[in-house]
Amino acid sequence: MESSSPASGVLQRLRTAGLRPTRQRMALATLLFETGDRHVTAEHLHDEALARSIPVSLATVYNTLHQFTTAGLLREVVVEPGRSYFDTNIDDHHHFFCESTGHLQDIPGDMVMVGQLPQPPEGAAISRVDVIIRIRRDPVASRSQI
Amino acid sequence: MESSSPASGVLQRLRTAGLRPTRQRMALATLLFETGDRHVTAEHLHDEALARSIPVSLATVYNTLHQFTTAGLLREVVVEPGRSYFDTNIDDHHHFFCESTGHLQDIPGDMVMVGQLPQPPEGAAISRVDVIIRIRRDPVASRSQI
DNA sequence: GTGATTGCAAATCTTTTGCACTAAA
DNA sequence: TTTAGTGCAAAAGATTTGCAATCAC
Repeated sequence: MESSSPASGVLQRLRTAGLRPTRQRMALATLLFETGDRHVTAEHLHDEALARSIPVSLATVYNTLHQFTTAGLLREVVVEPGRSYFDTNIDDHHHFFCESTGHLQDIPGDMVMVGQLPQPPEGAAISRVDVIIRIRRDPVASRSQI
Repeated sequence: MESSSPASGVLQRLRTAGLRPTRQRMALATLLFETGDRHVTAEHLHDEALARSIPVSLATVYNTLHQFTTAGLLREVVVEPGRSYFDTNIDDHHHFFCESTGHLQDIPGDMVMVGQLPQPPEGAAISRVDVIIRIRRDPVASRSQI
């Protein structure tokens, strides 16, 4: 999906989204999109930026994540009280959420069949259907990584 | 489902859950369970208690909601960052969540068919499947209440 | 009595905001 | 230039915690 140079892909992505490609946005977008699908919290992304010597404030990370979400580059996923995850996968899909580890994992949209959706209340339109399969480490069966 | 006297039903419920029936727990449980299914936030329940002249601190409301949840009397529903809802319906069911109004509405479990669940990752067991149908007021179709 | 529970206030944690400063176009 | 974007520090919420006072048993 990326064009030849990674940086140019990011630049393109921001331009297309109508976002001015500033240093911070370029750097954060590169972190977010250079690898495959990711689920990050604001704090996680901020730490990662600092670790790579990208000077950016936590406030800017929050602002940027929301701008990206509004622009359709990211999707916000709410599974735990008091913490938001941002998902770089914006395709139709669902999630495993491990309650033991806080880990989120994508489930391709076509792996979950939600049939027979009830009709939304009068005057409302469906904006999205989220399926969250909450899992936990089985203490008996295994102690493998999730 | 309640036995003859409302109060005795609540008392029974707390006893069965292994929770000492204190004034505050009895009062909150009565507010929660005397009517049909409810979705409350801690703050909402606190306000309601104060409005009925039930002296209870917000901290105790939080503690009590979590104790009830742990005891299986309530279910916590996370749909928005930064706010938890507690649902008095503990049966298998799902939710409509109106992004315009913040309103939550139950969907009976059998109204949503989730087929072909993907297998959870190695060493993990499914603890729950949440389906959240996010809706919003359709600005064109209607301006009726949801 | 004795241990569980409560209230209060302070602490914590995530997220947002105001505003002077800086950078992109 | 001109306007959008950024950093910082402070504010705002929601939730939690510590501890002395209180209540159920």
